[in-house]
Amino acid sequence: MAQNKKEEFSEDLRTLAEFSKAISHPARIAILQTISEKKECICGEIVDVLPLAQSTVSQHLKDLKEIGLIQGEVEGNKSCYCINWNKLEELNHSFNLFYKKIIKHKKSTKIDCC
Amino acid sequence: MAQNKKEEFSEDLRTLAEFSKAISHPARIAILQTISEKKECICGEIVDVLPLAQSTVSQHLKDLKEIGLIQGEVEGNKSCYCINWNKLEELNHSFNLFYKKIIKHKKSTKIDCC
DNA sequence: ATTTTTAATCGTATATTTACGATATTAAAT
DNA sequence: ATTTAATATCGTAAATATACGATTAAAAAT
Repeated sequence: MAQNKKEEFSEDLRTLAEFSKAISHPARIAILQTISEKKECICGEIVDVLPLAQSTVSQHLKDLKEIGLIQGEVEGNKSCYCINWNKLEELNHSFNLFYKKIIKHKKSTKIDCC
Repeated sequence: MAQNKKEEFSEDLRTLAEFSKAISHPARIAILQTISEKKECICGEIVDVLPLAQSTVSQHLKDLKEIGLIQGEVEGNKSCYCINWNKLEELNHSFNLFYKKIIKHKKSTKIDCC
């Protein structure tokens, strides 16, 4: 049991699902916002802002990096993270397609069965 | 370990995180789309469309109902589900606030450290 | 050269999610 | 009344996510 059936859905659905999972934890949303606010963003500053241990923050950063929403670069003994604006745009596009596709049925559903 | 630290984040962040989690599985996105396309939507039709067992679909429906994105009503031995348009609008609003808040920093970040 | 600082990674415990079969429930059909 | 059909719920197994401390690695500061 608990096999992964996600592969059996279309790519569109899987893409939005993966983006959504990336922002399905408040810490990761906070990280994205924090990084976006700074010109040069170092991991340590993020740790200071969040109520989480350094290793936990590092793991969330890894998740965001893996999905591509942030980019990282080692600078000496520090790490510099920034937003990948193209990916963020992809996320926005993916969400908007989903939203529009659903909302367009709103008017025709005047029956309102429940 | 693995205590839940989510409560320590602001309500805005938690709200978006919860909405995002609701659409972080392709099955739940597919369910939302399927329900939106029909005027009267019965659970069985959803099961037919998805590559999942009836009990699994029922669980996903429960999740969507709990977050409030769909509403359900028992009609005889069938169940009738429909989109909660207000909640969907809340989700859209929550996401758009997040997106705008981040994207507004794009131009000022011309340094592009990484 | 040694110590300190910064951040990633490893190991691990716990919690949550995903998935299904079996069962229960309730109405419809026979 | 009994059987069938539709769907929710229960129990449970497996996978994944969350969180932290300890350790590692590598540069910076002393």
